[in-house]
Amino acid sequence: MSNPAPQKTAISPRREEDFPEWYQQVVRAAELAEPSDVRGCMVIRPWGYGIWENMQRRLDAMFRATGHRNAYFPLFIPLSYFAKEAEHVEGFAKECAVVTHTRLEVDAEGKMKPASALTEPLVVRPTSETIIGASYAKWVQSYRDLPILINQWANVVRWEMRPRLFLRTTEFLWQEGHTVHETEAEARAETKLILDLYERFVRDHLAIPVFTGAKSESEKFPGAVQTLTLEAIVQDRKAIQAGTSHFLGQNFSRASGIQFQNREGKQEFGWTTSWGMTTRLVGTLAMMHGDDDGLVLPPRIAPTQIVILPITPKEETRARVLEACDAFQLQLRGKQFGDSPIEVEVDRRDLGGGVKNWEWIKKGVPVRVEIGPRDLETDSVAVSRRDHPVKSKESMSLQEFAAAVPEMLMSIQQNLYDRAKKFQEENTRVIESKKEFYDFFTAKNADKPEIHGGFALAHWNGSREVEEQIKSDLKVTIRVIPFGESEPGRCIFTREPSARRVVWAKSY
RNA sequence: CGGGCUGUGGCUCAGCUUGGUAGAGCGCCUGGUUCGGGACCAGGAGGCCGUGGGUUCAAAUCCCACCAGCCCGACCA
Repeated sequence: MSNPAPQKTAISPRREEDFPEWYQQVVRAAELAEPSDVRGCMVIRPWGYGIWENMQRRLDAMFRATGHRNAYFPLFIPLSYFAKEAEHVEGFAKECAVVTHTRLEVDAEGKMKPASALTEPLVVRPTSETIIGASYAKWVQSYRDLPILINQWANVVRWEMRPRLFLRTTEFLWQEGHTVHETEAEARAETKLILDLYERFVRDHLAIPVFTGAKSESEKFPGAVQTLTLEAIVQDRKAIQAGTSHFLGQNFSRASGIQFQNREGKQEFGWTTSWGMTTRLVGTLAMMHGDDDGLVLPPRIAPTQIVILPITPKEETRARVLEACDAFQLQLRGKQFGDSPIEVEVDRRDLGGGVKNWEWIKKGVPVRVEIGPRDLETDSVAVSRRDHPVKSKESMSLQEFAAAVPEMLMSIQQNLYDRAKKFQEENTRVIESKKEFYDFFTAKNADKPEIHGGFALAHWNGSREVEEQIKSDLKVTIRVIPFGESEPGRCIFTREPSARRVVWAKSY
């Protein structure tokens, strides 16, 4: 961007040149977020937060529709609560932020110092199973109190070593659902219900196709019996987890004392689940649909679906053009896209040239509409779709466009999904031998690896040793063990029998 | 947390080897010319050179420590 020479694309480097750098540039250029002065933490800017708000709105409606209700639990978790579930603490110990003091006092050198140590340190929640479990233990007495179906929208802190905007930050936003059920079957059904809900959400709103299924033992959530996952493939052919849903068995209810008297009059531990989606999805969206000119947003999740750009070359026509833009905005606002009114914005900023146009391209707004003096005479507009080449625009009559808008947005939404689906299919390969597997995941240029690999469907003997070997050799892991039928075969690494193919990939 | 690289106006960076207290491009402000397009011309604002210490008559430049960022590794949503 500092390069004074003319550029073909709005973002440099281009994706194939340096994908991680491209991603960072897109996040900046689209004004999604920026690093803050606090290590590992980011400032989410209005455009990025608007996307998150839309995700929240959609998900929240889906949770409500399936009987879940929102609540809020404390940010701080007493260390002793947190330590109750052994596997759980172990899994999160290294990334916990811990509050040990209250009060600040000025010391001899004039510096502020924490003054009074807490009797019991407080863990800043990396997730809330234990603190919520403490409440559930009080609320649950009888099978008649079940199920408990609660969701919380919150921030969490995981002290990560290598932060990247949206993908991995020390603090992030998410929703975490926590439920308690009377039976194992019911809890397992809940876990699956949420997975399906998530899959619908990312498919219908984010235009993201995923593989769904279970995590292997070594990849599952600390403390869970089973973790279900949604795995998407982004444009550098790495996998990214779009959400998880955990069946926790009785592990956490045992740890927190969530007990109830069952229908036979016996004390029994509740069967719990937890599930979450995070602001990481905003980054996923960028890596999934973005191009070399910036972000490309699916209309259903874009904070603004249509931006009207007034073209005001001459002072004397300026007022009339702006007036026409406002009128058109009003007209479009009355229209529905799916179940919501269309969001339309007129960019009246007094900026010259095509600066405004490029800003909106980089932000990925689905449709740009230009209205200038010449259009006024013919009652027409010049329309550009973000899923089409940036230079292309189509002239159509005002009324024609107004009538076609919902369909056009739908078509963009569908186009983005189709593209992503095609990309997923093209980069998912059935692999039959160890050599083929290693070739698939080895870059030709070792010094500066080109984009390579993808999703590999291969047979596996089910052992952790094989997983570890592959991980240390290639940084490739089992992303998901898909549901459904799969023909049996032989593990491509050991030749031992294998019940099904699993999905392997490098991942975020 | 280990290894490597980097830290100079809002952004990208030059200057540092051979110490003498700052430059460019972009952005920003003003005026003008343009105008279906990230334009052009002229003028202007803006920097305790990451922080702290040291060496020196003198430090962006040399030395030490710390902090932060990026890339690679271990970990993770």
